[in-house]
Amino acid sequence: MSEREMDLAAEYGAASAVTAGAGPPAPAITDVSSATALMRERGLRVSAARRLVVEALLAADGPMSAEQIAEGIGGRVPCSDIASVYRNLQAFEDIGLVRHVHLGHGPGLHALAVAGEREYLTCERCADYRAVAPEELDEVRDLIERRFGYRARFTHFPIVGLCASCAAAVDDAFGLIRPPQPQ
Amino acid sequence: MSEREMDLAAEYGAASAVTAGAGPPAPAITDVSSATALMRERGLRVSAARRLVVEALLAADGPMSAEQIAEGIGGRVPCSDIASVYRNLQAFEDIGLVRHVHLGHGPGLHALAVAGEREYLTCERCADYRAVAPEELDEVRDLIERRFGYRARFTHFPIVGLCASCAAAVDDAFGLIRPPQPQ
DNA sequence: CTTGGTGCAAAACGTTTGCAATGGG
DNA sequence: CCCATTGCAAACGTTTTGCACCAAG
Repeated sequence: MSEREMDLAAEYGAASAVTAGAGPPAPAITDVSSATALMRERGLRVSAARRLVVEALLAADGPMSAEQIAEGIGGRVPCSDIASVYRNLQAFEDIGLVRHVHLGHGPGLHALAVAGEREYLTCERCADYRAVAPEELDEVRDLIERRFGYRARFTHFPIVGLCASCAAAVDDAFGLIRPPQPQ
Repeated sequence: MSEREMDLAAEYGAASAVTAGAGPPAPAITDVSSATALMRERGLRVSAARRLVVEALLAADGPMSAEQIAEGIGGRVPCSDIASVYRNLQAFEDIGLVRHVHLGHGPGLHALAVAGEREYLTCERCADYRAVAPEELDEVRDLIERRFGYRARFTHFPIVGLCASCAAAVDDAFGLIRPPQPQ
C-alpha cells in the first residue's frame, strides 16, 4: 500500500502538473538524448538496454507491449531481456518518462509520455482503440464527478465499450433479426 | 474471434433485453433452487460443485474471485477444484446467471446476475468500488457516444479514478505540499 | 571502485486445457 | 447407460524476483 500510494502520488502529481500546465516533469521527450537527460537528472544510469527501450518506444506509432519492446525494432529474437524491459519500464514510469494502459485482456501497453497525458477509449468487439487528449474528456469527467463523486481517469484503464461501427453491427444483429424477444 | 464474437453477441443480447425490460432471461436468482432451475432449463446438469459456486455467490456481499469461491464458504482449504470453478463460472455466464468485472489488476470478480446489470466505478487509490444500475450511467454514456461515437459499458471494465475522499486527499497533498518533486 | 543495472533462471499469478474417472439425468 | 462434469496435473501468458556478473558514474 505504501509503495502503491507513492506510485499514485507520483502519477497524480505528474497528471496535475500536466493538467495545470505547470512544472518541468514533461520536457517533451522526442528523441533518445532528451530521454537520457531526464534519466540522469532523476538519478538513473543510462545503459544500452535502457536506450533500446526508448528507441523502440520512439519508433512505435502506438503503445507497445513489453515483449514487443524486448524483441527490438527489427523484430528479431530478444534483443534485450524481458525482465530488464519490465524493470526499466517501471523505472521510467517512476520518473514520468513512460505510461502504460490496459486495453482489454492482453499485456499492458507502454508509451512515452511525450506530449502530456493520453486517455483511451477501446472497443471490446474489434479491439480497436482511440487515444484522446485529457481535455476532450473533461466534460465526461465533470459529469461523473457531479453524479458520483468519482474523479475518473482513463489513462491507465480506458473507457470500454463498442466503437461506432461495432455498435451499429450489434444494433443490426439484434434490431433486425430479433426485434421483439420471440420466446 | 468467432467464439469471442458469440460471447459478445450473447452479452449484448442479454444486456439489451435487460435495458429494454423485456423477456424472461433474468428470473431474479435469490436462492439455490431458482439457480438450479435456470441451469436445468438451459441444459446444464446440477452437480455438487455447481451448487457450491452458487451458494458461495449467494452468501457473498459483493463480487468474488474464483479462488474465494473455490475455498468455499467456511474459508478452509479448497472445497471445490479451482479449474471446475472457472469452468462453471464460464458456463454460468453463458446462461446469464453470473457476470464478472475486472476491478483493477487482481483476479476477475464474479457475482450473480441477481437483479439485472450492474455497472462499476472503482478507486485506484483505496481500491474501493461502487456498483450502480445502468440507468444511472445513461447520461454519461450518451455524452460519450455523442462526443466519440463509442457506446460505453462499465459492466466488465469499470470507470476507474479516485473516489471523493481520495480525490480530496490527493488535492490536499499537491495543493499544499506539491512544489518539490519528492524524487 | 562502488553501486546500480544486466542476463538468466525460476517462481508467482490468474487462467485454461488434456485426460481418465465419476456421477447426473 | 451415456455423456457432461469432475479432479488432478500440466501448460498457459504476463509479470516479478533472486542471484551472480558487469559496466556506468
